Amino acid sequence: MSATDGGSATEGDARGGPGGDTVAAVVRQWRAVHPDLDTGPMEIIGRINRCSALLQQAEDAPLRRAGLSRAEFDLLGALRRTGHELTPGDLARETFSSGAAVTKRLKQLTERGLVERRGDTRDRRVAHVRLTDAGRDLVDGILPEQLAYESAVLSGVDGTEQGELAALLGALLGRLEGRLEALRV
Amino acid sequence: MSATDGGSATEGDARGGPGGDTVAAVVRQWRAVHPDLDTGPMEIIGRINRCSALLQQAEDAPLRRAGLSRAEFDLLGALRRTGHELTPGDLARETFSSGAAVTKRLKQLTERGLVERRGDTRDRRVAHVRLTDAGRDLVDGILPEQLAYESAVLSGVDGTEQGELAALLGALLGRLEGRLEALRV
DNA sequence: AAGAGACTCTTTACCAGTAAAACACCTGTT
DNA sequence: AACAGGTGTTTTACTGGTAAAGAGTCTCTT
Repeated sequence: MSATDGGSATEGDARGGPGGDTVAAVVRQWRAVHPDLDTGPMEIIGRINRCSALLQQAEDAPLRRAGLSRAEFDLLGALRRTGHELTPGDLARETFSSGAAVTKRLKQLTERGLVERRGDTRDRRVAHVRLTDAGRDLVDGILPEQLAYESAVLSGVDGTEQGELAALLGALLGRLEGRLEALRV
Repeated sequence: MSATDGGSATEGDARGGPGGDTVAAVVRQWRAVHPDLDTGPMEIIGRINRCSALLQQAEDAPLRRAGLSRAEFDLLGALRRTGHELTPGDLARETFSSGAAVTKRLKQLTERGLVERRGDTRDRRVAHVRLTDAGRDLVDGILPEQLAYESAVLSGVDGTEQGELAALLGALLGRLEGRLEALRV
């Protein structure tokens, strides 16, 4: 839910007592008003959106401590995990954001000495961006902390269920990514 | 994600060939760079965030056709599904957004004749907001369309799996909501 | 070799959101 | 009755995002 957005997608009133999350409460409300509608999709999509909002909010805490926004960390992370230089265009694709946003972030991260850029020798339109040592150290320092935090957040769900959840989400995501590439409205 | 938002949370490079989504590809990259880290949480959290971004983008299409943003629809929806007047503060809680954002949206929606406000007779600080007939008709017109669209988006996943997914997400969400209320960092 | 069109990146103008301050009002205490 | 402190809402100042236009460069065709 633009994240930063905000949560969203039809949320909760009834504080969803024990054994019910807020989405369940919202769905109940809708069904009371429109008993004829199939509210099935809400139970999945509403929950995904709400989980995403809460998880992002939780995840941002350790990042802020390091003075980074999530968007900045995503950009640095893309450079770190690919292991080689990327152009601004590559970074836009990797981080699913607009080119203009990448331009802005690069400016700030360059000023902070976390990334460096050099021009392409052949094609003077393109730039190549890479992590500085400080940038790499920062990412490597944050990542374990971040993963530990994520682990803690998920600790309420047992291991087997985590596996099932990852698998089901993977299947859904595969479909969604295929579909959107196909239907490209 | 914002997400809005923007998608986010460590996304994909390798175009995740057949049988792998982009998150799987990203996780593979991280493991190659940091073989020692437990990347398990990424496979859930990364997928939830990415699914959420894609779903929200998809869901916004039918809304835009009706001239509404998701945030505006959420606000109208909260009024519709509760069935009674709400104060701006209530609306902020229902839609998980700040009071200031609600103030702005209400201004626009009032100008468009979709909601009305009246002052409380006892406590002159508070306002009561309700849908106009036009507002109610708009929501009721959009909702079935929206649900049908969501249904179509999920159609790639079979019914049994949808049930499992909803249940697992419900469990996770319940935990997250409980936890955040408890840990309130 | 020259121009049309495509491509990469940046700039501009704008918009929606937030946090914090401001405002208006209520309530309990003295 | 008056004030201190709390609550509900709005205003202000700012941030970070996008879309669209702009600037610079390449490539293909003739």
